Amino acid sequence: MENKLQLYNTLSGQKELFKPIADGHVGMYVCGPTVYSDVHLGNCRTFISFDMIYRYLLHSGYKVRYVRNITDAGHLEASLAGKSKLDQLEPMEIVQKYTVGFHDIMKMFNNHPPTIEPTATGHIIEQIEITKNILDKGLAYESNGSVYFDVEKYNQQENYGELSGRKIEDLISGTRDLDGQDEKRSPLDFALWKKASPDHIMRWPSPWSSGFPGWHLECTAMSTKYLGETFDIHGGGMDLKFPHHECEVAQGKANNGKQPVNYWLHANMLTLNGQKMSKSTGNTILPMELFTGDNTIMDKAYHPMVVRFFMMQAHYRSILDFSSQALSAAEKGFIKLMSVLKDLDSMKTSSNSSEDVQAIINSFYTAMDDDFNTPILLANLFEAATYLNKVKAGSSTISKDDLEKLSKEMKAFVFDVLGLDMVEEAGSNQLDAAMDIILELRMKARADKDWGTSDLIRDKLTEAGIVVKDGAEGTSWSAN
RNA sequence: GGUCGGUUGGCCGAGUGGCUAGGCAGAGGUCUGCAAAACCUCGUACAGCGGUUCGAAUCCGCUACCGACCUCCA
Repeated sequence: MENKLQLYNTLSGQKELFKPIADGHVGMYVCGPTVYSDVHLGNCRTFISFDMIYRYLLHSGYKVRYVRNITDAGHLEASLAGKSKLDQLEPMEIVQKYTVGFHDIMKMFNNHPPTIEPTATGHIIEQIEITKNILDKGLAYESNGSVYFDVEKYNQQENYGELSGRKIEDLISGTRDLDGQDEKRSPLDFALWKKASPDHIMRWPSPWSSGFPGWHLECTAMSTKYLGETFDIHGGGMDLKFPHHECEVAQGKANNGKQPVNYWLHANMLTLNGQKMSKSTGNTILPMELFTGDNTIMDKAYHPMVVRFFMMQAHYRSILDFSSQALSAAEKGFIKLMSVLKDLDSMKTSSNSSEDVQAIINSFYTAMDDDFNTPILLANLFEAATYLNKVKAGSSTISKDDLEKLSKEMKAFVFDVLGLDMVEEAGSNQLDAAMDIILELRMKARADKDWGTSDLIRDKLTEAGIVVKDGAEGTSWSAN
């Protein structure tokens, strides 16, 4: 397999050539959502980014095991307890509700499901086993029924902070006073197992107490179980880099003495009004609010595919700001690209091509091999689109072979890699038939130079959301 | 306060030590009965101040502003 893919590894702070552990196979773990409330659009960006990455790995010929967890009630006892009393719901009912909702949204965004989607609550035993093992290694200690990871002791033999670039001295000096610190030897220590207070609904028996696993342990347990002690790619949102992923590195090394992940990838934040989208601050918009237009931020409703296209126009490691203006610009670009793709099958061919088609195709791969540079890919796709429009207009030519090649690659990159899809209008056979009749009548009127009738038909259709275009090969129409 | 990142033309958003990003919007033109679409042409953008260099928006330093993380968070 050709190996040209460069990706930016947070661990090294630079782009590296991607070399999987097992030739032709990739193990990838992505931190999934917490399912105690609706996923907001910012969460979705991360999952869409890694869906694109997953898709390009597949397109590159890799066999990928893609694990993305569901963080269910395991870590959320306290908040779930309060909320479930309020809603009169069982914790697992809340989890179920939001898991289903999450899947629905992911499907609308045309995300592939991961190949394994494990839940934290389904891996309590594995988490207890890792906790035991880290205790045995002397890198954790029990305190009042809870077990904490001993960061300072770990740091004597390893480097706590290697992923996020933090120094343990800075972390200690910058620590704030928080509740419940008295059980810990150091404020940096984090829980592997937490003793449940009496009002916690969900709890599991363990050698130390009736309680629940610590905040960072589930990902270590599930990634190790399904991908091995060291695996290729770990992804997640930038905000998880510290402390969550740092703790995963520490836990993994403490547990089996190996660097758990070769390539750490971090997707950047989606902002709204220049601030990070966040549940706690209320600076969010829900996907459904965006799709239906039922919100105060956007001027109209936007299709999930337009939103996805908008996100693909920015690099996954860049902060992207969400606004009505930016989105409506993206919508027009999306429609333009899609209309060229629709024309591909009816393109006129010549004996030779006026452009170097292979070079155009190569540019798609070069863009994506450079740390999944989707904005460059899209720029190159638009260059291809302009070329094809020239062919359509008769000012450029393309050979039959080249058209087949280009068509195949453009469709592959737009549909398979970027994960975009044609927005199918709610058209029906009846509508098609009716439009055929209407356009035939209009054609007669135009033949008779009865412009009044012809324009009346077109204007009324435009009002009804159907755009009529008179081209060289006849009249076409499209509905919004 | 500590650590890290950003500041690109009207808007969004890539990239690079010297050579067109791309999309949207705008101006003019071609085509068209008109329109739409498409095509052609048009903007001399890179926060500010210094420095390195034959040459910097791209490298270095300082300043200003913005953001992320440091606490659950994609």
